[in-house]
Amino acid sequence: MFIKKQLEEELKKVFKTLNFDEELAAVSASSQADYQCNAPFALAKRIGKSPASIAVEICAEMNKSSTLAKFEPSGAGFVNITLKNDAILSFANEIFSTGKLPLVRSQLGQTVFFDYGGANIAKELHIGHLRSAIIGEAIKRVYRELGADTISDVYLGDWGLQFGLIITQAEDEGILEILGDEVRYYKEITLELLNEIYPRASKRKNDDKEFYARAEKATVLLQSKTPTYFSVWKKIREISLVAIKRNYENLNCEFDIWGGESAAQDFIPRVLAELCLKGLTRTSDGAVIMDVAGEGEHILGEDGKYKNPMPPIILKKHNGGALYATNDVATIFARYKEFKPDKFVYVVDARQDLHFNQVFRCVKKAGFVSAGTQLVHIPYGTINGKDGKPFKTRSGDTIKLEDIINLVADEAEKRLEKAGDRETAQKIGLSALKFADLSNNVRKDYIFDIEKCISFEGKTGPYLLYTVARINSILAKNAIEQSKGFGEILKLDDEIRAIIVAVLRICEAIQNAAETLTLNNICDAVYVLAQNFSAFYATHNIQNEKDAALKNDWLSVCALTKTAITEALNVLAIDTVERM
RNA sequence: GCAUCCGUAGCAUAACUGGAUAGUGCACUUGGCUACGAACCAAGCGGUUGGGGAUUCGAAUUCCUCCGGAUGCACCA
Repeated sequence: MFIKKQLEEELKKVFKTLNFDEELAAVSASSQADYQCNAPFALAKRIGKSPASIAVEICAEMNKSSTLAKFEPSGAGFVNITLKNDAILSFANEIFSTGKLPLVRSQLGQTVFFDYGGANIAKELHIGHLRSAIIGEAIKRVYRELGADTISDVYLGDWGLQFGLIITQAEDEGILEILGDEVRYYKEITLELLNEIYPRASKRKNDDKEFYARAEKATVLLQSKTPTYFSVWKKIREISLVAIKRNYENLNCEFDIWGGESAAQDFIPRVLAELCLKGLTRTSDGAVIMDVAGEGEHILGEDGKYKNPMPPIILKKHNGGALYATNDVATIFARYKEFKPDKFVYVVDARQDLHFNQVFRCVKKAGFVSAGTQLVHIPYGTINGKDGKPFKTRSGDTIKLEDIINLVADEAEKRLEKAGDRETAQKIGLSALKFADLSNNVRKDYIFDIEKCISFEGKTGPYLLYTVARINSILAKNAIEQSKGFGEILKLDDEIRAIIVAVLRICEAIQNAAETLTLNNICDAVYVLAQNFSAFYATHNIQNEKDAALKNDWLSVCALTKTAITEALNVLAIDTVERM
């Protein structure tokens, strides 16, 4: 990234002397060279010369002054930019001196709040929770690497009707009883028990109206914090949280806040009062709503249909209950009060795009966040099965996250050098799972193919871990002579050059990820590096090299590759392993 | 019905946000372990980027229009 910036600075100076528009002094990665500049095409019209002749002019001028690269005109008006060996070597050696990827801390001073995870209390984590966790954690780490202060909140689904359902169902099944201001337990509440009760209750509410009504009533009692109901809720929450924390730990997800919908409750009355006071709300069919449509939106046509619909946000049910949207508005209110973030990032699936659009408009309009606060929703696509529908097991159930992790870990364990190392096996399995997920464009739905996930060949997480494990093995078998300048590369050949450029691309991909909020480019870049290393490995017999200086160079290439892959995977929250 | 997202080789996907010959993996075909780890490497096969039109030096990418898919549209979260 430094290099790209520096190139642009150099170009800018030359553009100034040539009297070209300085904004056009931009370079991008190229398949034909290291970088390219396409400014000649844009300049051609204004100047009245052919793009090709402008390219020639730029190159001639750049080659006089540039210390970084060689410039060559190409094609109809492209400028190909090839980095000089010195520039490449000094980039590589910077990594040796710091042991880290040289990233520009572009997010320094920014506070960014991340909301991802979204596990539901009393419900096992399942495949639907996978993407939010994987993507959210990775995006957060990108920002952290780039210098931002990050705050992450798992935002549990821990409030609302589901608890009314569970409590009512538990009462009906003789598990507990709420009598006046006393709760009697007849059975110990365990995770297993909750896992059984909830699906039953959830199914029952659809065709048992009487049950649904009682559950709703219980929910209202909980929401008004009736001590008995509140104490049952607390117990359920505590028990569930143990399993949820274990799951997220497995996924390398680190949350600063284990909050949830329940945490917003105390703010709801105040938020509603403020919105009402500001004259932003109105009543409709007994519900309290707020219009969030802008100019030209939500216009009622003659046919009774809305054009460019942006329906009002519903903040209060006819019976006075709060809703999903109310929670999110109040949560943002509370978070802003406490942390004053410059940016909120929500990693929630694409189906909730409209919901977040409404919520964000509401808090902006109400002034609950400052005008400059960015509110971003990353709407990721759903994980589908081969039939293109949300992934289910053969029996039609959603598959548990734990089961998936065990499945891939089992598969990895089979191939291990040393059998029985479960920890390593799980890391390998998870690398497959995560890398496959992150390699896809965040917003698209993608097909989850279990066969593909356990194949571990080609462009996969395990291939990357394998590359690192191999390097570990080489470095262990070959004594490194620090005195001969380990931690420096002196001579570049084509393979080594390709490796260092690949590392450069990784840095650029990470840098870019904060802006585009996509991660597949990082995956691609790491994979290219591993591929380039494998090619290097196949053509360089490191162990038997007689020239000590050359051998040391090559070992340095190994060390460099290891650092880059490990660091990049760390950003993606993927662990590497010592051996496999 | 309206709105949002999407359609790239047999399958799964990428393209740095409008750049050059559309990359990559799986599968398939060939070659490479008595050489530092073959979860690997080298090479090959496979494409009218859903159809049509427009914009310009240049389109998978922008716009329009069909076709096909997913999702969302008032008191569930």
